[in-house]
Amino acid sequence: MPADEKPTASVWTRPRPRQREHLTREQIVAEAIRLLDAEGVEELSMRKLGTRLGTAATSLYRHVASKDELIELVVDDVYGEPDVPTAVDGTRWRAAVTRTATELRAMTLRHPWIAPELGQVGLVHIGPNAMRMSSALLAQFEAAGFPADEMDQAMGTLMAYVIGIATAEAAYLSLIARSGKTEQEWVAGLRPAFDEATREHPRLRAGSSAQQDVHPQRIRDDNFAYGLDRVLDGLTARLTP
Amino acid sequence: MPADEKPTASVWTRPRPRQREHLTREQIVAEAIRLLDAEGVEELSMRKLGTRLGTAATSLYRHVASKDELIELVVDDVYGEPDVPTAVDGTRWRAAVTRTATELRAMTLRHPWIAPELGQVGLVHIGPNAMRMSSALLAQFEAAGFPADEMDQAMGTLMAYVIGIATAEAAYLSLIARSGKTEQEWVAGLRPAFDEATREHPRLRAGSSAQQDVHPQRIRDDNFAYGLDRVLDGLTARLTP
DNA sequence: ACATCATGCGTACAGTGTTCGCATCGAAAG
DNA sequence: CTTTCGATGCGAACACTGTACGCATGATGT
Repeated sequence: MPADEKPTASVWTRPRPRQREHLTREQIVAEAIRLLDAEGVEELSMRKLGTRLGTAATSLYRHVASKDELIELVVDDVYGEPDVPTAVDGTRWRAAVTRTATELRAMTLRHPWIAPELGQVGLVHIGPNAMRMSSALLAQFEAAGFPADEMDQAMGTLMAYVIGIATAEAAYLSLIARSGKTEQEWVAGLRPAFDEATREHPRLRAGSSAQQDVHPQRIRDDNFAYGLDRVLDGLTARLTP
Repeated sequence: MPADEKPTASVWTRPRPRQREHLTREQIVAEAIRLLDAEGVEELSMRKLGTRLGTAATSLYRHVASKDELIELVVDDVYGEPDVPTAVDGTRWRAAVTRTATELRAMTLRHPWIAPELGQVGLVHIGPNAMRMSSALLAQFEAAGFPADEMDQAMGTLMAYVIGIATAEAAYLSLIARSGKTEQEWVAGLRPAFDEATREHPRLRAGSSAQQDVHPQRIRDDNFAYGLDRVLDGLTARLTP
């Protein structure tokens, strides 16, 4: 053995010369989204995320200031998914807004863990993707002919509806995902408890028992479309008095 | 010293004979709400709650199965706050629904930490107070004349709007509360960053800068009322074709 | 007087986000 | 080619968290 070999760290104990590319913020965000989609929000820990990326947990803090900031980045990244139609002519504004709302709902259902953060997007979180989306949506209301002092309120109304229904759906889907069953199985399994709980409130039972054999996903789609149409009806009435 | 005194625990070290009333689930829930209102959701820990009640943290588990269950109880307790008009005649249904929606929003703004849980109320959390509220609200839609197969959808639309806007407002108010400033101070302080962020999206700046001198709380009230009127317009249109 | 049972609580465990200081690297500078 | 230096990875540690377990103690029923 030559003497130039250090005694404290042999070739075998010493870790391999780093072949990994440097960790980047983009990799961390992308892997966090994958983990969140797969296991839900309460399974996201810095250590687990680090393991998935083949690094130590504390290494992440070189690229991200805190877990809260990571979540901010993750949320804005997801906001980059829907493509919002930009150029609109005034006649087709309703179709354009319907499409945007539908995309936003789909985005939330793909990533149900985002729902509780949704309300914060706007003044609290002002990431570039969220801003781009808001700006494009506002342009649709402008093209529709809303006066300048009403555009914001009209868009806010639409967004409140979308956030509200998507939040409710996402919470419901997250729960089902944790149970490991399909949506139909879960609904069927809950029915006895639901009937018991609604014994004193028969009104609440009427609507749901009528649709007992309809596919639950179909019901949710219909409900979303119904409410969206009502909201847009109410907004349209302001344009043509 | 008489020999009947135990050496391990003298009269002085031994805790006083318990004079406290027994802990009850109601006390725990009430104190949890007080703590949540005062310090926010991430400051609620079982140990802190126990200290406030003058007991050890683990004692709470005799009355509550887990922290999650405690939160379920807390949420339903808050749902008991708004009083929803029960008897309605068909002509005043709009006033009744407006009142209910306003009460629900006020409830959320009193307890902003409840917002992320709001979406779960319905199928996920089925506490007695939440059921009572839902049933009463549904009765208002029934009295309005909605057909049986549309009542649920109509109420869902209204609830989605209320949940959405209340969630957004609550997130915003929670953030301000944590900053320690008043709403007006906070808005003024954020303006430079907001202008910077909206440099590439001038549309987003137009609406907010027009109202720069209006009291922000007034703006929020107006926005809520505007959207609520639009939603109710859209729903009303289904009744009188 | 004794047995039974619900309740309070000290201890402990696995897990969290985050800080700190040290080791190691790639690239720039002499 | 050598030396320096800032950026990066990471092991150890800290203050916390929710909660399971077992023991002590109180009130209650016989």
